[in-house]
Amino acid sequence: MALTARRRAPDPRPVRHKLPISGPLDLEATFTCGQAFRWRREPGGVWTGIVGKTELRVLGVENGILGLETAGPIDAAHLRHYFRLDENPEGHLGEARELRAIPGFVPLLGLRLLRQDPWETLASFICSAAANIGKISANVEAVASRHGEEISGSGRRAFPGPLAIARARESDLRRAGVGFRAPYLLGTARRVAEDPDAFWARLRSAPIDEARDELISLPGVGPKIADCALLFGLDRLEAYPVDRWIRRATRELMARPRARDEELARWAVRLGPGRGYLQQVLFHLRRTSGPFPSMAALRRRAGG
DNA sequence: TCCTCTCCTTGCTT
DNA sequence: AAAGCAAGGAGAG
Repeated sequence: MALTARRRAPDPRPVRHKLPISGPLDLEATFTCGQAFRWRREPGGVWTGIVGKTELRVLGVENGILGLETAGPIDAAHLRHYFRLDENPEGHLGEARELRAIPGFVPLLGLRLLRQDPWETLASFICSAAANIGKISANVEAVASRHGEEISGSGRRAFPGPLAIARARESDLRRAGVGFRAPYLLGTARRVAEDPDAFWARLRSAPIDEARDELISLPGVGPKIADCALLFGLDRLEAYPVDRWIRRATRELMARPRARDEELARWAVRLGPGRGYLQQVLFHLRRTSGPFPSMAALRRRAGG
């Protein structure tokens, strides 16, 4: 029994998917904007990523069809859900039509907010403190390669669950390059691992403020990382994470250079229930281009 | 209670 | 080559 169980099964044949997309899809922006940390571009232009216990290969977008292949246990419905293929991002613009007047904004509506695993999202963003996207990616990859499960047919590993990280030593995590965030990641893993299902179920059913407070009670999790977990991992598009870029961007839009974070969040409510989605577009745009005009100037520019 | 400041790893950039 | 910098948070004062 042990012998047959130990023998590795032959790699399943990859399954090709061709999935229709509602609205635009910009793979580059989606994978490099800093929401997810396990996507890589291969020399041929194919994007490879680890989602759950599977490796995905995204071949490209053609005539509104997303082409990808995977040998893992993931079906078309799951893929549509992950890439949010049935939602046109334009729908999240809501009342905030003025944003379209920001140079470069409209093309970035092809940025898809991915529906990611909440634990992987929380753990990844704990690693984001005083780091950059490249370093976060390296840390997440290293933690996975040390503590994650094998993926058949892939050289990479799945991101480890809270229990697997809870059983690690702080020194292991430090060796993965996590640095001073190691005790935070370990402490949060131990709290979540007590009863992960109940923990996430509680957060999903709670009002957003309560869910946010519970996340903030975890070590290494403050307002910003809590909002990232809510937005990227728990599908709460009202969460508006304020990091140093969004702080700048929102202050510029408000035309109030000294506004505090609490005021930014309150102001952002006017961007509508999809403001978290817009936050990601604004974040990416502000990072890759210059300062924003004020909202008042945008309104004039739009001819309103 | 609410600021403000410093420290915390690491590695790449200037 | 030393300093700056990067999707922050915790603790002190």
